[in-house]
Amino acid sequence: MNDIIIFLREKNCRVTTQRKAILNSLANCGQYFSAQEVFDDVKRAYPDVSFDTIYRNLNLFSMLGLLQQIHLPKGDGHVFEITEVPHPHLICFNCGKILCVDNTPVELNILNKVVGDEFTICRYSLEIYGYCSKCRATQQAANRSLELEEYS
Amino acid sequence: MNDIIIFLREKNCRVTTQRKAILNSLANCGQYFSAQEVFDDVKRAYPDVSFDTIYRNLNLFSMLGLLQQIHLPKGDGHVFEITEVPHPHLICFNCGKILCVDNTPVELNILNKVVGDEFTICRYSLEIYGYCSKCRATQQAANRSLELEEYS
DNA sequence: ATATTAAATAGGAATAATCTTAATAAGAAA
DNA sequence: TTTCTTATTAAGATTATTCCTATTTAATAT
Repeated sequence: MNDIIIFLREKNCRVTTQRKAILNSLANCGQYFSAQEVFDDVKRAYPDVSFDTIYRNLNLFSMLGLLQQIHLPKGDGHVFEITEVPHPHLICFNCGKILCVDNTPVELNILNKVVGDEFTICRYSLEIYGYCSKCRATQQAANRSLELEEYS
Repeated sequence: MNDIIIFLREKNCRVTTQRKAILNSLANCGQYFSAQEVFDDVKRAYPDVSFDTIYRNLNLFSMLGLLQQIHLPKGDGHVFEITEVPHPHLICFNCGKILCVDNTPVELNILNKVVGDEFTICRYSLEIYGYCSKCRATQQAANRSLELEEYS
C-alpha cells in the first residue's frame, strides 16, 4: 500500500482519501471485480463517494499499469484484475468464468516488431471467448440449434 | 447480400425486415462503426426500429462470425468491423484511430494448443493500445507529466 | 391459402457509464 | 502555518446499453 502511494506521487497523481479507500477496497475484492463491487465496498467507508470517482480512478489505475481491464462478451462491460503484467484470458460464453492464460502466446517484443515504428505500444488486451470444459457439452448442444461456428 | 440471407437461414435465424435493413446499412457504414451509426441509418428506412433490435442483431452477427467487436480504451464502448477473420487492432489513445494488424502475432491453432482441452475457442479479440506515429510526439510530452509507462 | 408456433420486435423501464460544473482539498510555495 | 494553484471530487444530467413483456411476424405445417 505504501509502495502504491509512493508510486502515485512519483506519477504526479494526488493521493486523495478516495484513492486510498479504493486501493484498500481492491484488497477486499476477488481476483476479478467490477466497478460496482468497488463502489459498494468503498461506500461503506465513505458513503459520499460518487460512482464517477470509482470509474475515473479505476481507469487511471489501468492507465498507470496497476490494473488490467478484461472485456466481457456481448458488450457486457468489463471487469478489472490486479496485475501489472498483461496476459490473455479465456472467458466462457455460458457461465462467464474467466481463466488466465499463463503460457502467453503474445509477447510484447514480438508485437513491437510487428507494429514497428508506426505505433508506440502502451498495453494490450487479449480476450479469448468460447466454452469452458464444464459448459462445453451442454452449450454445444444448444449451439447446434443455432449452428454457431467453432474453431477446431 | 443473398449469401448472408442464405447463411442466416442455414443458422436457423429468421430473415426479418429489420435484419435485412441492418445488413443494408452496414454497406453504408465505414470500416469501423458504432451501434448508434447503424441505428441512425436504419431509422431512415424504418423509423420504428428500436435500439434494442440494433444491439441484439449486431451481437448476433458477432456470434455468427460476420462481425468483430473492437473494444475502445477506458471503457469507451466498442465498435464493429465487417470481417470474418479475427485480427488484432492498434488503437491510439489520443486520436482514437484504429489500425489493422495484418501480420498477426496470434494464430488460432497456437491458441488452441495453449488452451488444450480445457476450453473450446470460438473467437478472440486483441486490442493493442498506445499512440500512433502522428500523436506520439505531442502525447509523449503530455505523458511525461503523468509519467505513464511505455513498453520499449 | 390459412392456421400454428416460436422467434423477433417495439416500447418503455431499468441499469450502466460518462460528462459537466461548481466546490473541495492536496501539494507547492511563501 | 498560511496562501495559492490546480487536480480531484460530488452531484446530478446525459448518454449508452440492456432488460422485460405484450405484440407481431417469419417459417412451417395443414
